[in-house]
Amino acid sequence: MASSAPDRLTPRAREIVTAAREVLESEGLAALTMRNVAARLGIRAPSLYKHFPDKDALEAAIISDGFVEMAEEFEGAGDGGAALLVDLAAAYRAFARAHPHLYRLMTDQELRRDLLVPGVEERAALPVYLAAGENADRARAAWAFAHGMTMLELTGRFPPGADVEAAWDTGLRAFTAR
Amino acid sequence: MASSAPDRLTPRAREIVTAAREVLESEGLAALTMRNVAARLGIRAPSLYKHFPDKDALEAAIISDGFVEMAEEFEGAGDGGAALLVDLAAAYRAFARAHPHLYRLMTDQELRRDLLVPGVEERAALPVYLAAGENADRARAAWAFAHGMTMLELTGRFPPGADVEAAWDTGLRAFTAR
DNA sequence: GTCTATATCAAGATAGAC
DNA sequence: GTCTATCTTGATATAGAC
Repeated sequence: MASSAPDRLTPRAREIVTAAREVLESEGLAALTMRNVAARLGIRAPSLYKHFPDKDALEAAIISDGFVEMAEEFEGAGDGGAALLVDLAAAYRAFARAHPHLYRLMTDQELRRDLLVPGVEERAALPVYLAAGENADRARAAWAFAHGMTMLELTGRFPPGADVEAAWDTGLRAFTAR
Repeated sequence: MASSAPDRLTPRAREIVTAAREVLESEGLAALTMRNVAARLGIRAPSLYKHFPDKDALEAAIISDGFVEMAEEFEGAGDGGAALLVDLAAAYRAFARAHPHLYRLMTDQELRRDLLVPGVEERAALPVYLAAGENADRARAAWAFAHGMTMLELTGRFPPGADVEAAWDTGLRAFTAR
């Protein structure tokens, strides 16, 4: 269930984050500019600075939302009991494919942790740790596999005829064999 | 041994690629601008366009070199016989750590294959395919793991205390267990 | 092979009025 | 909360002279 924590943003700041998210997802990271975000709201770029100190802060708000949404997907995976690594991998891949530009913003660069809503990154990581048998090394290795597959998929690095599903299956079988 | 194929570039173009590579490796991808490359050679940016049609072509020349160097590392790994996946993983990680900005240029974005020197990507991929028992799915899964680990390492995504070595070992063991 | 001059475009951000 | 006007910076690329 959506536990709906109180929003840390003012109503107008929330509208700005929503607009920024729309720009990002529909036009890509390069199009995520203060001008474009403002234009989507029918205002001018300088007005945004009354609500966010700079662009980094706005991006961090998008990323914090992304981690919460990813965590919710993880927490709803393998419904009923504890999620298995295969369930989380499916949820992870689905999230990345549904929001490719958001995924890259969240994972493919240095993370300004000092600007994030506290705890959101950890919340998204916890289900993976648990599914890996509370083995941090195994959780990190599995995460790396999923991240690598996702990025290679998103950037179109596999050859045209490649069976991406089979590569996912092969990797997951390796990580879940005992 | 370095079989030294004939250079496809004119001598001056080769100097430009060398300068560009130096800018990239020492200052990062954002600093890889036509102005900065020219400045390193003591000339002006417009002069570069007599040697390369545009920036994409210059980047592609850097990337082609990178694939050749990566292939050479792979071909020299596990010296003597055929390389094992663990050997290639070590070589892969070493390459990425020695040339982090080059690595990201090569792997972390869409690849302009139409601008590459033909065959260089395939040459770097072949040793991995062979080490994976000529199983393309296994080769791709192992590559994804290595790429994911590398990117998470380069972007500083693992928590401060994380034992990255152990995560590599855990993943490699998963892929090499039978 | 390199130059100057320039076109074109666009980014983040600030000052100060309303 | 938004505006206009502006600053500052910097990118790729072309034209045409030397």
